[in-house]
Amino acid sequence: MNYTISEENYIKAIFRLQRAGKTVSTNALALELETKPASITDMLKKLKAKKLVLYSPYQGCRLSSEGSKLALSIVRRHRLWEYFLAEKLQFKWDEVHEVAEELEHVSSKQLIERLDAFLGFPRFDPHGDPIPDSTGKITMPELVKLITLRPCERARVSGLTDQSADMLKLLKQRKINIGTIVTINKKFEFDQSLEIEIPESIPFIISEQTAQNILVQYEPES
Amino acid sequence: MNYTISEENYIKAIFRLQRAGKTVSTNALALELETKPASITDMLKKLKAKKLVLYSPYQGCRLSSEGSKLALSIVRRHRLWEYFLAEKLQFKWDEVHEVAEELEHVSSKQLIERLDAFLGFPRFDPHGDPIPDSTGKITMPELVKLITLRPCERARVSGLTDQSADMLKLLKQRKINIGTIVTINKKFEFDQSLEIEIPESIPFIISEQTAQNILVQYEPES
DNA sequence: AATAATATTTAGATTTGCCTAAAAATAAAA
DNA sequence: TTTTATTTTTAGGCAAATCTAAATATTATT
Repeated sequence: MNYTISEENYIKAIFRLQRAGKTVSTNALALELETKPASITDMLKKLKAKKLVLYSPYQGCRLSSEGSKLALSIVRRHRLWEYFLAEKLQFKWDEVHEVAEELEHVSSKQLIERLDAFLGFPRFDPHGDPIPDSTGKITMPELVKLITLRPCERARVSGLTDQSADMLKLLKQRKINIGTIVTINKKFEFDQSLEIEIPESIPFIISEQTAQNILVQYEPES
Repeated sequence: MNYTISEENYIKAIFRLQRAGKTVSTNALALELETKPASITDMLKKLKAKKLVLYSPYQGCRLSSEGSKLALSIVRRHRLWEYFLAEKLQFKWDEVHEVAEELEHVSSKQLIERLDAFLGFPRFDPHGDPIPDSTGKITMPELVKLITLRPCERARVSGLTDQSADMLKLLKQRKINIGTIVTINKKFEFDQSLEIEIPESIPFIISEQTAQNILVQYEPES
């Protein structure tokens, strides 16, 4: 029932990197945790033995349902502390993360439940990320149409209003997927088209109709 | 500048056991930290190398001035968190210690200074123990005459108003020293004499005059 | 499909903090 | 002041979490 700080950090990292269906690679984890792949392999074996992750050699890993539960409870602690630091101790939104990284490993359940109540059961942390409740449920952030964003804003693609084959084909060609982070470069008032940018490719234009169809959620600055 | 949780716990334990002039024995530390004497020896060598303690084999140890500074800052963190837990999160006074043991190792200076301000710079924790300020200074708890205590109360002997040879001889005979914990058993209204008790001896009576002369400070329940 | 490049795992060490068992020093008792 | 008892230290090991270097799988390229 009680895990080391290191174990918790691995679980958190896997949670962060894990995208629907896909497995998390050893290398990606090593990068995320600023450690060597060999160390990752060692720890994955241990976490597998503790039934927190699904893992088979060379196949990467995923959180088990128990692992996900743990991840959510760590995220909960982290974000509640971030909220506390920003709201009660006047920390700036970009100073809270580092301190919360330490506070999140204090494991008393009673502490977290009472802190939550003291803070008035907040649902989003200072970065706008949702805070899981005590059962692990999270309030999904509001989905908005991509067309409503303004230049310089960033958002994560989260859904589509029209899932026709033509639409999917278009998105596939542009390499836009669920989870892709999109940055708005310019908005052309003439036809409401947008110049957008996605990681590892050059900016391109999408039409108003397309931008009407893509649902996104705001992404905090990084 | 940054110490492990284990190192901090050793420093705290030495601080707790250290009495003026005297050295802290390896065995006493092993008992306090619920570990084996051999482990203590190992760690004392490391703490000596880091100049936190004065130590020579078979002679016990003491905190260096740097060690004392660290100890005070750990005590400060611990007591501020205890105050927070009791005052803001409605923890009972006897529930705060365990959680504070974990929180005290979160090392951000900024966190502690802001927490202190948020709490209104409290000077005593929920057990009545003084909270060192950011420079390590502590407000001494008020000294009161032993005669003012009531049955069942406990206090630590902290000073004398009259330091005549006769008085000192009397106290020596009764084995009452600075630091001795005294419990009041009964108060005889007739002559204001007190039946008191000190550790490892049977209860005895002291006169009103004597009790007028002994200065004590309240001791939190244990 | 064979080869080159990349990703992952194994093997063997290291550090931290702890342990047990035996040796050495100190303190207490005869 | 010997002898006995107690305290402390040394020596050698163990588990956790990490590392480097070498071996092995997998993936990509020709």
